Formats: sequence, structure tokens, C-alpha cells
Amino acid sequence: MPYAQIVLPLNLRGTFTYRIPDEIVSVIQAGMRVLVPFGGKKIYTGIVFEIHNQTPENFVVKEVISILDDQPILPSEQIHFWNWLSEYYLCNLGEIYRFAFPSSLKLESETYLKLKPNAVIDFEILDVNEMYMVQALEVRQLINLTDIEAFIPKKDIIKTINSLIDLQYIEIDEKITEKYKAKEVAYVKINEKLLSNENLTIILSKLDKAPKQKELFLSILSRQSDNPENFIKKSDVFAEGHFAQSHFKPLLDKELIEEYYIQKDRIESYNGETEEIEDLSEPQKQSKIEIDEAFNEGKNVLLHGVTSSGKTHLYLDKIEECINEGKNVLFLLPEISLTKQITQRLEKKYGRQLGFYHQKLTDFERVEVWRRIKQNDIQILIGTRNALFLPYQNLGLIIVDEEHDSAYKPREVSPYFNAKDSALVFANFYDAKVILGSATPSVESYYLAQKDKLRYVFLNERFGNVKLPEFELIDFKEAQDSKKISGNFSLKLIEEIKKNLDEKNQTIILHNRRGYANVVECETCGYVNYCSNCDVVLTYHKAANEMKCHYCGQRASKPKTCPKCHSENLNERGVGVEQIHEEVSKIFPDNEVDRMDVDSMRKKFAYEKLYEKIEDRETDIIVGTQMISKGLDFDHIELVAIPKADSMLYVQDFRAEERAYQLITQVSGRAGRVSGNGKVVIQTFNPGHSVFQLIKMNEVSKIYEYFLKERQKFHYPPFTKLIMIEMKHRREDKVNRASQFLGSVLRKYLPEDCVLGPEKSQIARLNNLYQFQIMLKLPRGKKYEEFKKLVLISLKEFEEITAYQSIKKDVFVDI
DNA sequence: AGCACGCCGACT
DNA sequence: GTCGGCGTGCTC
Repeated sequence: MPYAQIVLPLNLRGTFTYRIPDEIVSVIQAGMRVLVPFGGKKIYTGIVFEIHNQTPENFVVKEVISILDDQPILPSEQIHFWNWLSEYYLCNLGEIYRFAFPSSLKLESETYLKLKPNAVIDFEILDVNEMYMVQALEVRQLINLTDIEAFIPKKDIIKTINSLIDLQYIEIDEKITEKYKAKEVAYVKINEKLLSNENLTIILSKLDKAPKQKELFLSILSRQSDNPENFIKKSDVFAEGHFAQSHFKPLLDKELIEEYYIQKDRIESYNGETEEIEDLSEPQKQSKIEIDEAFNEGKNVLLHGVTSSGKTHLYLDKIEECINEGKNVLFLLPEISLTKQITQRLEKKYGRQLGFYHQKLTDFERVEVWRRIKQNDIQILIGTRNALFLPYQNLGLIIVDEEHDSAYKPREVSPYFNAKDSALVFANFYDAKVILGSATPSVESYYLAQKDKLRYVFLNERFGNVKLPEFELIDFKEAQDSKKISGNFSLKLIEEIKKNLDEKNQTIILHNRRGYANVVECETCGYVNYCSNCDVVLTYHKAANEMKCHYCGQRASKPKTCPKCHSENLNERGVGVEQIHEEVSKIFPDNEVDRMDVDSMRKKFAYEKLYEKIEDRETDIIVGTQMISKGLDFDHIELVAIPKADSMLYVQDFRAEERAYQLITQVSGRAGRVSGNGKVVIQTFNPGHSVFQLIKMNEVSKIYEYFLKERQKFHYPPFTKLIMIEMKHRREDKVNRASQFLGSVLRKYLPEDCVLGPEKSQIARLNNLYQFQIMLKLPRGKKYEEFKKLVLISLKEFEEITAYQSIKKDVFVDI
């Protein structure tokens, strides 16, 4: 007897077994969607992962209700990929399913039923419920599952439906159940019968009493005769504002014109001219040869290209080759805002072969891309991490741009997978190649390259041999002692900025902290303003004049006096980007100073407006957070200043120094892109710090040697594997006890030095949930697989304790 | 995840 | 007396 293992869109471990009814056993395949009953009355869209003949023993199996696809919607590569993801990242298949599928492809109980046309119903054999159902369907034709509850007891619904389906009396309406509808565009044309009729004058004279209608008719006629090949969009006719529906309708009624519809893609494709890619420069050609060699040896590539070295140019070249071989390309980016530039370059060449996929698309747009990929109608897909789940037919190359970016593994949305690492595995299932590209590769990728797990290709020269910016360190302590400062700026730095302004160049100032002041503290009693939902101090935002929690988003007004002792001595501590912006505006009152951070960019088109201002050189100085390190490719930025560089280093995170290096290098890449005279000034209390010294020397391999040595010394990745288990509950004692228990279970199976904690998370309470975490430091290699199995056993043992089931538990593999 | 069941305190 | 809070158990 055939059974199917089915994945349901629920956060539950594993797959569920269903019996396959005889009628569909010949057509059902892995990767198809099916409707199945689950629990009391719910119906879900599941995905067939496996078909087998093993009769399950410990439970009563239910039957698959129906199949939704006539061929698999998921290719087998995706099934392998999902299985790998769920094993490697210790997450449930259901979570992956939810994340991977546009929601209109996952129907739930909103499923409609209807009577089978031509069904001859024998009422004699029906029971009461079946009778009700058939009668209701005769009256209403279509009924969704929820409505059926009105006349049939919940527990009998599934039984009734199944038996009526068995009798071939009713069926599930797939056209209705598919929530997705193609977008249709209205077109108009002159009624064809008229065109053969030469007597247009008579027709026109009939319209004399309705001049507007006549005008409209003539307008459509002239469009049509001017350009007989072109279809006339209805919206274009109305666009000029001359005509309204009230002129249109009578013409339709008189059968002078016709209206018709054409299905259209929701996402507009580029229809302009396509052009060829320019030739590669000599250093780029060299890199290309190295990439080709690596690919021939079956190796993937880490392309380390300094800022403005033209990595994109190389990508384009490899994309072209891949397309010519008849294969498809996936181009991954950490975030949508970066798609613009790459798109502009690609769409000129590939036009409609190009597709996009990211979190900002509407559900219907996603389905459209999904289908085009399935039909092999898109050769190049540009997208963010969720684009890994599209049903590619023939993938040949994956490019992971800005591979170091932490947006590839956000901690907010489950499943918690790293898109960069997953891309390497995913590509393998298709026998495709991967290029990881960055100007500042992650330490982990660099290490893989050292071990030749990835081929390291270094593009050490800016395009056109433009010089990299020069670095200067300013000792702020010394400047302070000799009184050569003004606020947060040394006089020397002010001088540098002034010089740059005099030369009519633009300056970027990086300060990676939002808000105006980090803390508002009462000088008299020491009171600080905490968020009421989180264990976090509120940040003062002067521009919005409010206190904000950067974690839960709570806002409060700024207190004028201390809420506790009513003292007016409120002290603002901790410098935010707003304060730096204010300071710079005061130092350079005659110049245009703009701020760029999430708070100032929140308004619609704020980013676009500022972008234009910078491009038109209306802005002289841009003060911003890490946001300014991405995408600001302008020709006249010559100076990058980092007044408080130390703030980036002293963060409680073993990657803090790596992040600081990446951020500084990325921002510095904005300077002197054309002139080669770029300069970066770093102000620090600690100019002797290795990170600053190594950046200044610009000896890339030494920087990575330094990072790797530090990581090895303190047993951090890539020398160990980290798994972090975070537990949350609104009652502190409960989550504390639970985490202690899980800690003890883990220690039972794993060596003592592998388990750290539990301890309170850095933010002990977030959104009113108390948080505790356990860190697992596991060895690499074979041992890791072994230990991870033990972790899984521990987690299962923990889950068996019913008292702890209300605890939210997140597992982060490779934190 | 969702839903039913069952146990306790706050109400008409 | 009942309504509804949420802790617990279960789903192929």
C-alpha cells in the first residue's frame, strides 16, 4: 500500500505520513503539492517529500485528499536542499516550507468545494451530513471549508468530504483555491466589422451629437492606423485626461469599439536597447583565468577584490559564459537596496531574461517569478536570501556578492540559515559553481580559501589602476591634552575637512550609532530611562524629540525633569550620529551637511532624494551610520572621516574587530574612486591598536592573519563551531530553570568545556520576554557531526518535559 | 503552529 | 451557578 511523507507548513519536527488513494497513485510524485487533513478539522497544503510502501504502526493514517499540481512544483534539488537545511541548522522542514513558498501557493482551509458536473446523485445512500452538504452545494455551487461548519459538526467535516469525493459527487475547485490571479491589462481596438466597412463617415456623423465620444473614437482610430502593429492600452487612451469612462461605455455599447484583456506580468521588464559588456582590464583578465582554472578543477571561488576593482565586471563576464552554455544564474545580494546598480548594468544586456526576487515583492509578484523560473523563462535571477528557494531548472552559477554581509544571516526570522554558506551547498545539488565576492571577505571564507576549500582570487587593484585611498590616524588623546580639539573633532580633522571643502569635494563622516545621545541620566540621583518592555536604556533622538528603544521600537517623550527626583540636571551621555551631524553643521555653517541613517531615511523617497543631492553635488558633507558604506558610488567624494572610531571596537562580540575593519574599509572605498586621491582619517584614543595599524598599512593578508590568530587563541570560529540556544519566556524564574535544565542535559552528553552557560542574554529582557542563552563551542570536522547528534538528543530530551513546552526556544547554528 | 480539553478564579 | 483565562497534550 503506497504512502507519502508530507511536509506541512507548521513548526513541527519531521514529515507526516498519509495514505495515497488509488485514484492518484499513478500520478503522485515527490515535489507535488497535496491537500491533506490535519488535526481536528484543518486542511493544509503539504508537499510530498517521499513515496514509499512502509505501513506506519503507531498511529492511524489519514488519506491525501487531492493533488494540486500535475507536475512537481519543487525540483528534487530543492528537496535535497531542504533536508540538508533542516539537518544542518536544526530547524523543522515546516519552517523552511513557510519561508520558501509564497503564501498563495500554500492554501489552508479556505479551500472550496463544488459538485462534480454531471454527477448523478443517489440520495438513498447518503447519510444526514452528506445530504446537507450536497443540498448546500446545489444551492450555492461553491462552499469553502469554514462555511461548512455552519451545518455539519466539525468532527464530521473531513469524513463527509472524503466520502463524497469517493462517491465522485464533489470535487475541490482548484481554480478558486489558487489564490493567485494573473494580472490583466485592458486594451481597446476599433470593432473589426467597422474596418471592413468603408462608410466610416456615416458612423462618424451618427456621433455628431456626442462630440466627446466622437473625439475618443477618432483618437483610438488614429492610434490604430498610425501603428497597426501596436496594441492600444486602455489606460493610455485615458492618460491625457480628455476622456472618461462615460465616453467610453457608449462606444462599447454601440459596438464601435471593442475592449479586450491580455495577461501581463506584474513586474515590468526592461524593454530598452541591450548592449554589450566592455572588455576586461588586464588584472581582471588574470583573475578570470584563475576563476576558470578553479571551476575546471571543480572548486568554488572567493573573489577578494578591493573596492572599485570591478568585481561586477568579472561577474558579468562569468554570467555571460554561463548563459551561453544554456544555464541559469542566481545573483545573491544581502539587501534589496543594493539591487539597483547591478540591475542597471544587467538589464541593458539581458532585458527580459532578468528576474528579481526579494522580500519587498507582493505575494502575487512572487508567484509570477516562481512560475517564470519554473518555465525557464528567466536566465538571471537577482535576489536576496529567499531567492535560494525558487524552483530553478538548470542552475549553473551562483554569485554571492558582499559575502561578508551579516544580512545573509539575520537573527530575526526563522529558519536561521546563512544564505552564503547555504548557497555553496545548494549549488552542489545542481553541480553549479559559486563565486563569493567581497572587498572585505569574512574571516571564515578567508580561512576556507587558505585551506583551499575555496579558490582564493585576489584583485588587488582598482579599475584603471586608480590608487587606493591613503589612511591617516589621529591620536585624539594627544589632541585633547594639547587642547587642539573642538567637541568630538580634533582641529587637525577639521582642517582636513575644510581643505576638502575648499577643493569643492565631498566628505563622508562615519559614526555608527543611531540617535542623538545614548543615555539620558539624572546627575542628581543617577536615574536612567529604561524601556518598559526591554532591559535596555532608551536612546534620545533629538530630531524626532523622543526617546526610542532600538530593540522593540517603543517611543516615549523626553523627560524635562527627572521622573524620580524632579531634578532638572539631566545629562546626555554617549554620542550618536545626530549629535555629530549637529556639530559638523555648526563647524561648517556655510556648507550643506546631510544625515543618512535609518531614522532620517524612513520617509518615502528620502534615500532617492539624498542620492540625487549627492550626485548633483548639492551636498558637501554626508554624516551617517553604516548605511553610508553601501551603494554610494560617487566621483567626487575624496575624504572619509571617522571621528570616534573606537566605538566600533569595544562591542561584546568576537567579530567586533572584523566588523570594524570591514566597515572602515567599505566606507573608505567611497573615497577617491576616480581621482585616486582619496583620504581616510581615523580619530582614535588608541592609534596603536592592531586593527587601525593594519588598516593603515593596507596589508590585507596581515590583517587576516591577525584575525585568525585571535580566533584561534580564544577558540572561536572558524576554529570551532558555535551553536547558540536562546530561550525566552515572560516569567524569568521559569526560563531560568528551563535553561539550567537544558544546560545539565547538554553537559550529560557533551564534554564540560563545550557547554557555556546558561546565562542571561546581553539583553536580559526583550519585548517583555526574559532571555537566557547557552553557547556550545564544538570542535570542527568529524567530531562535530557526532556532537551535533548529541545536541539533537539533548534538545529532544528537553522537549519531553511538558512543563517547559511554553518556553520559546531558538537554535542558532554557526552564530 | 493551532486547537481541544480541563482546571481555576471572576463575574451575571 | 457560568464565562474565559491559560497550562497541557496532540496532531500522520
